[in-house]
Parts: sequence; C-alpha cells; structure tokens
Amino acid sequence: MGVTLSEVARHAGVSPATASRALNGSARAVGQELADRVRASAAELGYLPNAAAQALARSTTAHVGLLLPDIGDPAGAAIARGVSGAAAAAGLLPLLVETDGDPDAQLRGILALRGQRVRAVVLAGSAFTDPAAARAIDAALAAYRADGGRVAGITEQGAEHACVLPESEAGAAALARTMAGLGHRRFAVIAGPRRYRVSADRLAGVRSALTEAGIGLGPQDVRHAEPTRAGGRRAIADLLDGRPVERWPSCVLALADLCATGVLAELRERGVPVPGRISVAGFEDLPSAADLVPALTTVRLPLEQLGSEAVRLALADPPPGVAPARLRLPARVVLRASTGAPPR
Amino acid sequence: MGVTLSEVARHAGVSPATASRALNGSARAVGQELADRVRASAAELGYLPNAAAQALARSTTAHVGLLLPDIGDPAGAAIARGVSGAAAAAGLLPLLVETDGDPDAQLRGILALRGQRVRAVVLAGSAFTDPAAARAIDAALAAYRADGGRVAGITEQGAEHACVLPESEAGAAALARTMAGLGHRRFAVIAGPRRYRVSADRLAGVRSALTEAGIGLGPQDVRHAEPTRAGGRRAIADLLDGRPVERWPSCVLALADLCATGVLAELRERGVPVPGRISVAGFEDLPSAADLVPALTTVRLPLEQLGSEAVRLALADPPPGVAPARLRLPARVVLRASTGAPPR
DNA sequence: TTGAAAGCGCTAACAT
DNA sequence: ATGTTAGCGCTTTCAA
Repeated sequence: MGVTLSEVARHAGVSPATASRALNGSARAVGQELADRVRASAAELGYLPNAAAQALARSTTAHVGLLLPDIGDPAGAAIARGVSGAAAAAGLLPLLVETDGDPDAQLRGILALRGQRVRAVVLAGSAFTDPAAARAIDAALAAYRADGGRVAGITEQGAEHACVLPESEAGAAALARTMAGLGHRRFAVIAGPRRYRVSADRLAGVRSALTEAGIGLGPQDVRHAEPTRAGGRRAIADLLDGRPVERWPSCVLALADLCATGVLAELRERGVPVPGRISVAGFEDLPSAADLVPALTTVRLPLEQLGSEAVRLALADPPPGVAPARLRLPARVVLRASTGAPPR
Repeated sequence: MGVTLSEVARHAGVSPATASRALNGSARAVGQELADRVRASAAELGYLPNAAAQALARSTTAHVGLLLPDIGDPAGAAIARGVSGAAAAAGLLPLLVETDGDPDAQLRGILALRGQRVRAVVLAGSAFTDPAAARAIDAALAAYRADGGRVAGITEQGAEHACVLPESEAGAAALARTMAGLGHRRFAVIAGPRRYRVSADRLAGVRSALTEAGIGLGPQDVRHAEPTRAGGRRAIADLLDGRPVERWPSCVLALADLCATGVLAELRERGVPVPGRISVAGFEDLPSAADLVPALTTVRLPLEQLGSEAVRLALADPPPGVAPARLRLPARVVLRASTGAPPR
C-alpha cells in the first residue's frame, strides 16, 4: 500500500538512512552519486513519503490548524485564503476547524488540533467575552504551547498569545469621525454579537470618536446583531420602528458589512433614501461591498493579509514566557456612495 | 511532550493494549471496571491520542483532502462549508489545498494528499479540458484509489471516479429557455474559461435551448471570461463595443454570478438600463446575488450540499473497477429583477 | 477479557 | 559520507 523508503533504499542499494537523507532533507549531506541514484529509484518506484510516519518520527506535522467560525462567511474565507497561501509558502497544509462561533466547539477544536500535533494554530475568530469560556480556551492554548505548539490570533486572544491586530477601534473611530465630519449628529450603531470581543472594540472606537465630537449615543441607539444580512435587517427594523420618524438617525453604522447589507436591503424595501435620508456604513470591506447599491462606505480590513501574517507570526511564535508578538495592521475608511451629508 | 497511551496504561495499571481498546474504540470490548479506570486516568493525565501515531498504526488518517481553485471565492467557500460539515460529522478534518485553477498545482495537490494518506479526496473545481492535464490528474487519482484512497468530484472528473453532478447543462438550458420565454431573441453569452469543462457544459445547455427555440448564437455572441467581476466587465465591454447599438443583445447570460456582477457594474456605469435595455442573468446564486441592484436572476446551485454530498460519496467510494457513484443535484432558475421582457 | 509483542514507515543518534 | 539501530505512539494479531 504505497512504496516505502526501505524499498527505495533497497532498490538503490543504500541504507534507509541514506535514502531518507537524500530524499527528505536533513542536516547531513549525501554523496552526489548516491543521491542521484536514490532519487532515480524513488522516481521509478513512485515513492511518496508517508506523512504520518514522518510526523511520528519528527514529532511534528506539516499542518497548520485554522480555527474559524464559518468558512462560508466571506470574511472567514478571505482570511483562510491568506492562511492557505502563507502555509503553502512554508510547506504546510491548513487543517480546517469550524466553530460556528461556539466557545465549546472552539475549545474542542483546539484540543483536536493539539492531538493532531499541528505545527501551529491560527485563531481566526474573535475571542469571547464570556470569562469562563475565555479562560478555558486560554488554558488549552497555553497547554498546547507548553508542548511546543505555536499559536497566533487574529485580533487579541489573550495577553500571552501572539496576534495580528487589525485596528478595529481606530478604524471604527475614524469611520465615526468621518461621518460626524459630514455633518451627522444623530447616530445609530448596529454592533456585533455581545459574545465577541471585537464587537466591543469596534463599538468603543465609535463611542470615543462620537464623544469627542460631542455627540451622545443613548442605549436605544445601539443594537447588537449577528453579523449577517438577516441580523442587519432585524436590527434596523427595530431601530426605526421603535421611534417616530423625526427621531430617526441620519447615520447608521453597521459594524459588519453583511449587517450593512441587510440594512441597505431593508431601507430599500421601505423606500428610505440612502444616503438621502439615512447614511449607512459597514465594516470590513468585503468584496461585495463595492457592488451594493448604493456602494457601501466601510472600513477596509486587510483580511487576506491578516491570515498570512498570522501564519508567519505563529511560525515564529517564541516559547511561552517571552513577550508575545503583536502586529498591528491598519484599517482605513473607504468612502463610497452609501454615505453623504445628513438631510436638512 | 504530551501524555502517551503507555503512561495512561501504567497509571491505570493495565496494558497499553487494554488502554488503547478502552479509549480509542476497537472491535474488542473491555471490562466495565477497567474501562472506567482507564478513562479516569486518561482524563486525569490529560491524555490526547497522537493522531500521527494512530495514522501510522492504522495506515489511514482522519483527514479528508479538499482540492479547490480558491477558498476566497464565494462558491468555493460555500462548498468548503459543506465539506467541513460532513467531514466533522464523520469525525474527519478537512485538509485544504488551493490550486488557483492550475492543472499542475492540482496534480501536485493530489500527490501531496496521497502522501498524507488522507482518507478521501474531494475535487471541488472543474475538470480541465486540456487532455494531457486531464490524463495526468486522472492517473494520479487512479493511483491514489488503487492504494485504497477514496475520491469524489464535484462535477464530472473522469468517467471512473465518483462525483456529484449539479445539473449544469440542464440548469443553463432552463435559464436560456426562460429568457427566450420572456421574448428575448438576441442573446450574448459570457461563458467561463475554456480550460474548465464546466464552462462547456453550461454553454452547451444554453446553446441547445436556444437552438430549440430557433435562436442562433454567432461566434461573436459568445465570450469566454474568468469567473470574476473584472472578467465580466471586460467581456461585456468587448461585447458592446464591438457592434452598433442597434445590434446589442437584449439578454446577456453571464454563466457565473461574479461575472454577472461585473456586467451589472459596467452597464450601470454606462447608463444602460437593466433590465430595460439589457437583461442580465448569472449562474450559481451566490449569497450576494440577491443583494445586487437589480437583484440578479440566476441558476441556483446547491453549493453547500454539493460539498457535503461529495464527502459522503467519497467515503462510500467503492474500489476501482466497480461503477462509480453519480449523484445528480438539481439546479433551478431563480427569477429576480435583473431580467425582464426585451425592449420593443 | 486481558496482555505481550510485533510492527506501521520514517528519522536521528550513534558508530564506522 | 554511509550504515546500524533505536525508537516515535499507537494498533493489532496472537497467546493466555
């Protein structure tokens, strides 16, 4: 069931050790002639190294674990593309684990990946706000790293783990500031689910920028919604139905593009002009954002780069104890047609 | 570096064999009492089976290889979601390999996956039209299957391999027929890249339906384009610029939603009314199709299901020689706002 | 039902 | 520079 190294070695008339050295790199060098002979035999026999055997002998695999909520989500997919590219460049293969945003699934995923002895783990989803969940996950990661595993998060995943940090707070603040600069004074914010830490980060950015501009944000001006089209629709409906038309916001910040997509759909259906009556902005700049009508103003996150840098960071992850690496990646506002001056 | 089975066994006062049987299923049963003791020890020590060792001993892994052109592409991501779900249900983890639509990369990917001894391989991209490439890939798959590997394709991947078949041709035909039914007589088609077999399938469907309706399709009415936004823009620009306005098509069939997205963008920019002057339809029904303006008429492919069924088919893949399984999955036309009656 | 022992295919000391 | 020889951690006959 597959040609083995010993067979190749025998065929080439050398020892398995030499064959191993000739075929699958090693510190030691092999004589030119023998090396050629071994390679010829390998090619002739169609030898393919057994990855499991190599992993066992080397006590590490050529896999990088990728943990994310949903590979079908455009943001997750973009990150995965970056991970896959960087992994390939490092001779590694990504092993995919979906968590559906469930802390428990994430914990099980980390354990599974640890059992796989993957070379590194990339956490592509946000950390959780629930302290118990966060603690459990942190402990699992620490244990994995204590065993020599390497970890990197996308967004902060606990103070002692490496991570690449998209500037969520700064980006959100810049967005809010830009909208205030357009003249908006009445804001509503549709933030992400409470269970995710990034939701709070983005919201905090908006809050601080608005406060700075002397603009208040009441509790009824903030909704939390799943980062989906449906979540966005429901949230904006709630937001508008809950108050008289004259108290509608002039600007809605949906802090996830998918959410903003839902907002746009709902407003279109209701015949509310965007940006004439309400300006709408998103967050992430998914590929589809530019194709919405009106095209969506949003905050661009370098999603693919986030993924590739996370892999690089993870592979360079120093042993626990050393200060973990932190790589900030800029987020910038992309102004498009969905925002404009408030109605007067 | 990780607790081993022997340590658990020693701690529980049993042999490694018994520990193995108690923890990681086996035909043989283990006495209730011993089993409990072993499980307790495992939990206490934090035992995690070493996947590489298990793979070596069992000579198969718990991985399913997923080969696709681009995980960042919405269609690929949706398929991956299906694969991941079905894999998880079977206790397997997907190992991702991106090919960028390159036959050579695909070949290398199959070899890599074979070296990994993955339990099964799912080919999520189209087969290639280039005979040499197709032959090489076919041979690699056959070799893998001869070694006990299991394979399933999404779309036909060679007569002797199992596959799930979205009804590309029938779906495309239905789309063309529907458009003809709306009164269109002047069609243009933007088909996928020539290197992919599905491009031909979809185009064939359109052709046969149009022929049946007595509608001709000249060579200049068909363009091949990359299934991207940019590809679509360029293709429609070519299509329109190449002829006087009065000979413009009244209906453009872009046989990939991303392509259709580009077409819509270009027409919007040119101020061409859709569907007033030109109707536009796509293929696939990506999640974003419904959010375009006008919302895109398209042919719905059950992408996620395609992925999950492919995993099931692969896991049930009989040894070579037996007739390979073939599962047809329906594609249906989804009528939205981007199509209407032709101008008169 | 349990244990002893022989691999699974490869790598890495160690020896030569 | 090459070969010898132990394992890596687990499963699985085969005996008991």
